[in-house]
Amino acid sequence: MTQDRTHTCGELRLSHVGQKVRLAGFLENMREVGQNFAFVVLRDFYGTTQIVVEDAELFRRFKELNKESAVAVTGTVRERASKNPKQATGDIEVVPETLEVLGRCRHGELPFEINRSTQADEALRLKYRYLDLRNPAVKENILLRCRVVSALRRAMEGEGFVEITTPILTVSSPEGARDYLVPSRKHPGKFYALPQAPQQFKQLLMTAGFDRYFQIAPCFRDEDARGDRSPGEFYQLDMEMAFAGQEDVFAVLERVLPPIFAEYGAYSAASSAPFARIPYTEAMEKYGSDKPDLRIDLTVQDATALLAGCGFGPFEGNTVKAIVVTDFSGTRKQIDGLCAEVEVQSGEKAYWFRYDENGEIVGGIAKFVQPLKEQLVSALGLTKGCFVGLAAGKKGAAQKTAGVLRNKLGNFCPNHMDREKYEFCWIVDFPMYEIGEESGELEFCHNPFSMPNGGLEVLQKAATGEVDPLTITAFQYDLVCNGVELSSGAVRNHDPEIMIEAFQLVGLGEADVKAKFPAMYNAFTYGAPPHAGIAPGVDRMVMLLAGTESIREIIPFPMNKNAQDLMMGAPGTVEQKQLDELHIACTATEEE
RNA sequence: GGCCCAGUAGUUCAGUUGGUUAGAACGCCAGCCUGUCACGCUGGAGGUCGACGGUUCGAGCCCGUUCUGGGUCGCCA
Repeated sequence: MTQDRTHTCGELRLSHVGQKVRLAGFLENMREVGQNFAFVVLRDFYGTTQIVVEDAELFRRFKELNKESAVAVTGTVRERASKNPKQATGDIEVVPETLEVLGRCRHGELPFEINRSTQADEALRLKYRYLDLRNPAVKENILLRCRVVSALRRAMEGEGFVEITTPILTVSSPEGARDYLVPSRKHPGKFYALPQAPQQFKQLLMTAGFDRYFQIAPCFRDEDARGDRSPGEFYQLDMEMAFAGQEDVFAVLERVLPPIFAEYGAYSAASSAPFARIPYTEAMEKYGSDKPDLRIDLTVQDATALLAGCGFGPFEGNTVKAIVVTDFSGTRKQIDGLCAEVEVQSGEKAYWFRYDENGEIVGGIAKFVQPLKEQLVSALGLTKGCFVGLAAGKKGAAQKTAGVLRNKLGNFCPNHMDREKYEFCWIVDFPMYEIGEESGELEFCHNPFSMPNGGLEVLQKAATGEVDPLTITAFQYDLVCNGVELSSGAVRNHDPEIMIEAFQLVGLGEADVKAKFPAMYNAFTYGAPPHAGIAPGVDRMVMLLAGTESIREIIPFPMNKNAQDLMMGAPGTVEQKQLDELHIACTATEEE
């Protein structure tokens, strides 16, 4: 007995008629249409093939098998009497002579029906992911990921980048997200950490003279999940270039990404180079977000001065932002629904009124703003039949709420959003410093590795009070596509003196730099090349390409939102002996 | 950690104002059907209504607590 197949289940055509073949696959379905007569659907990775059972003994043996059993069938290819144009192999069928059961499915009832698994409860799908993945639609997302990763590798190598793997067991990093820690057996009380990103290693590679590095890099962060953020681990297309600046990095991704999005994306249109470059402050002002969805043609306007004295409580003493939506056709109920969603997502209320077909201000907070009709019409550019959404609060909160409202309105109004395309943009000129909400003191806004715009000089001026540190921007940039933050990157600060100066502004000094980033600091004292890089998230990219709402759809074995692998049972308990070897005294399994 | 939503048959869901024996579809089992392809037809089995407590003559439904899952804010250099 051999298990070799002669063909796959997606392969046979009319040209194979008459051939003796051997197929293997999973028993997808059996349609009995009479005494000792049935159609069996056999499915493998490549497709499905119909087996027509006419023999009484084979009929009995097929019938006693549960669905999804793995079987092999030898038989003869025959032209179908009634063909199925919807099936790739729909012109033929196989008349079996032998049936071998290779792996019997012991379960008459499955946790869910394979071809409808996407509708099943997600926890169940994750627990039985190996069954979920038998669904061709589910499998296809994973295959898309394979193709995209392969295309990214080819493109990056084509750009002259070399792929270098960096350590998985490394040292805890003092900045950023929570680390996953790994206790050391040989060094009691000491820990490795899984890398949050290969950030320091790739900068050290630049210092070592590797000119163009990339890696499909696993990254680990112990932070809570979101719809577009898988907990625990994720992959980045991590890259770094020596003797290069911001525009060099932009140029590489502007060459690499659009063809891949055009070829593999659910939408055929992708913006071409150069992508729009939007300064951070402009993005916040115009779109209420540092990850604007440019498929939406709505923009945020400032209405603070206009509505300051209108008498509506929430506007008093606050910044007010307005979004004008022309040709608006939503019902009162739909508007209330939108506002409720905005409040859930932003934590702030949204307000509205309409400038109706008759040129009257109606609905929502109309009675407060009615007296200002003339000013509103001219200042906001109102046209008859338009809707005005409003957000109020402290400047940042009002912007953010307006940004959420803008997304909701865009998604609600087909005439203001062309969904079927990929719109990229760069967000540039991020502030270097901010006032921390908790500390009330100056902190790094994003990360301390970025080169400040103005270099050592601007930092020194900030130190003497000549320049407001909050006005210093960094060569730090985000790549955004359709409202999804794909990536953060920066021109790195490769100069030890500038590093120290940058740290001194937040109350740290040379000792702190040396203590926190000893390898990088030391390395840079040996002559480091200027370098810049970026790390687009592979999972988010594939998610955009697949057009899925949940990041779990494009991960082969995802964890749930609570960072559990329901299939493997991770995280799990371990033997006391293991703990002893790792010098871990307390198991602390009980919740407090 | 906060807030919101959900939890009823193997699965997806319905279940009216608190009132008789908790329903449907798919799946499963049995029977019929020789060209089906989401096959069709007939019948059947299948329920700790997430758990615990409370209100009530009576709870799937109301109240409290809790567990589980999802979303969101915090968080994610």
